[in-house]
Amino acid sequence: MTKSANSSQLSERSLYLFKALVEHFIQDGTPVGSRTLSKDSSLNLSPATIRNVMADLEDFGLLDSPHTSAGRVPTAKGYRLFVDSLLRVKDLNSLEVEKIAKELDPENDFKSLMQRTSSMLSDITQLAGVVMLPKNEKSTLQHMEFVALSGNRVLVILVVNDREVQNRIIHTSRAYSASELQEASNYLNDIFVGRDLNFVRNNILDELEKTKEQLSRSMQTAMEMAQLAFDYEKSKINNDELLFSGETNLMDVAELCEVEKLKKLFNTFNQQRDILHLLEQAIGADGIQIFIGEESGHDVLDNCSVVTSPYEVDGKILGVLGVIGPTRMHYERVIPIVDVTA
Amino acid sequence: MTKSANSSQLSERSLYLFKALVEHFIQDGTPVGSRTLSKDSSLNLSPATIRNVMADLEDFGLLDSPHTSAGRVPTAKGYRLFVDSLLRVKDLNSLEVEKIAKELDPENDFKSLMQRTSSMLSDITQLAGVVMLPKNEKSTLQHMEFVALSGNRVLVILVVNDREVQNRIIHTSRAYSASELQEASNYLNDIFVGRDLNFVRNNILDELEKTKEQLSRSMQTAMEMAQLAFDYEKSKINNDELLFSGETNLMDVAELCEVEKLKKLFNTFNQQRDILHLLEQAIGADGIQIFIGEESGHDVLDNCSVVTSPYEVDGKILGVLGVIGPTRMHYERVIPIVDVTA
DNA sequence: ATTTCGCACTCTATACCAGAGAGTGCTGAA
DNA sequence: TTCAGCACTCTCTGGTATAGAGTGCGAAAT
Repeated sequence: MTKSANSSQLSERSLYLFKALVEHFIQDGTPVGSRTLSKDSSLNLSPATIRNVMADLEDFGLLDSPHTSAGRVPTAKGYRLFVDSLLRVKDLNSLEVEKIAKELDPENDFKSLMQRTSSMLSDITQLAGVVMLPKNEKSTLQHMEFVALSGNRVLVILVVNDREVQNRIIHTSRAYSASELQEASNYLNDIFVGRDLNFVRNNILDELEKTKEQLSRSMQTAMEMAQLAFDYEKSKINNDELLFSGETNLMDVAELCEVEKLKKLFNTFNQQRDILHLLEQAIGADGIQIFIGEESGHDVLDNCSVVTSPYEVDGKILGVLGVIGPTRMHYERVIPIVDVTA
Repeated sequence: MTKSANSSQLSERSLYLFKALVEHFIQDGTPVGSRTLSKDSSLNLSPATIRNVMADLEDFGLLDSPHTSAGRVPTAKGYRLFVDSLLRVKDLNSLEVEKIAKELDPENDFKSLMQRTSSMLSDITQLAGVVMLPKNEKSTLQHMEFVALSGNRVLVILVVNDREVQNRIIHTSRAYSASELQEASNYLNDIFVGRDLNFVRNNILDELEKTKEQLSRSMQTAMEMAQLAFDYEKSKINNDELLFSGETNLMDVAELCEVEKLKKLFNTFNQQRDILHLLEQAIGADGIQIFIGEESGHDVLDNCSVVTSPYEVDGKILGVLGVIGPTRMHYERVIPIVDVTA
């Protein structure tokens, strides 16, 4: 039972060799044969013995050979086993941690921070970095402001969540003076500051009803403003929820040297939808999550793995960040980096 | 003198054939031989005659043959001649013009308009679109506003040029109340609205001096705000002046099927500097400008041409837009599209 | 029972060669 | 000036031979 070839359990030694093989493959990218592994592993076994073991591993669905006379290559299942049980994640040395921390000092704009995060991830790992921006479902309005522009246009500025600024231009039925707008914003700020953006959106009409009787001119203005501003808001699809960087790093990866594959991959990045969907799966997990190859369900990611981790601010999970690279990436390096960054 | 082979002037017929050859090559992308051209052109000439003509054209540096027994291919100089003198630009039919116009109705945010422009260019031409954002040297301040955030932070919102909104977060020495900030912004708006942003930046200190005597508390606040805001502004490099889209279209181009070339090209796009430099050359020209191959001085653009045109709003040139594609693009189609879009 | 050796076998990659096809340049005739 | 003919060059394709890497299996060794 302990180490027989047709046991339902893999022997210690088999696993050791399997691990060695995967590591070797991650290094080289070439299928690894019995002779190589024999020399590579500290076990003193002849190639022939190794071959037997490899045959077992293949039966278990952990290995595969591209053709009869190439070495073996880990399957998706093999990678799964590898990252789940065999992988010893190296801790980053404090110097690296510090470097990451320094790079990410959150000086200002949220989006710019995310941008830098993504670009740093791709830089360090030499893979493609991706950061999902928080869905602004839980946005609380902090301040709103109207600025009169030329030609019956009014610039609406919304400050939400203590750092994010949204702005849009609305067209009004008539020109408003600066003081009118000032009054309107004062009024609206009084009512709505601190409320959820969705709440604001949904209650504007109600509020309008309620105050109809006592409708001063300024409130009328305010209401027209608010309605227009949030109608617009409703129709607006938040279309840049995903930030990529370092896509070009993927061009170096041998597995992706075909232009066709690359094109598909890049197009997928641009469409964002599929990737978004993938990352949404990861937002539930409470730590590092790894999608290997087709596991993700997207065939464009055939030879790719995605390592993700949700990140949080003040204990609330905001979004997901991670890297995308070939299945044979240096997990033991990438994983802690993604972790620390998150 | 009129049509002799070693004349210093190319004959009418030679040019006609040259044009036919370039057009054929733009279609196919394969070197075109004498037989093909003989059948293709309405002139009833035998391949042999055509060969003579082609030999002349080669002497003039307009054609080149990849090797002894391939057809001929236009050189950069050849393309130059082609686009400068031989090309008859097709007018777009009104339907297409309308489509472009519809696509670009300038409903709101300036940057988003630029984004859509770029993406539309790449869509229509099936090449990569690029739009240079206006350099904000000539920005006039239209409104400024301060919003108190938590923890001694103040959000500064600048509205410039009737549509553009900039925002940044500054750290102040103490917490300010909303009313203080309101006063401060009122004061600053009074002084600086309508002025050039550079002017504002440079005169804040002076202004501070001048009003020192009569320094009320609110003005003191205002000055601290303004100083911080514009100090920040100074240090900020405007780092996304270029908008790309449809880069993936370039992957379809046969000339760029090597991953290495693509990688270089994409990296150049990301770095932006070179492209920016290139586009700056084009901002001076008062119409369509075309860079062919190495003419641009950047060897990454070896097999590429760049078709650009400055665009203007209210008679002022703001920036440059254009497309990047293989040298053998359909100029007669691309040129009017870029033109109309601009 | 496990490990190892030896050997036949399979598959890939590389080089080499031959033939077809495309296109040229040149010469001499119309 | 045009064109037909012809020899020549170069690429591309397919076929073949060969070397190399690696496997699988049976038999021998431990």
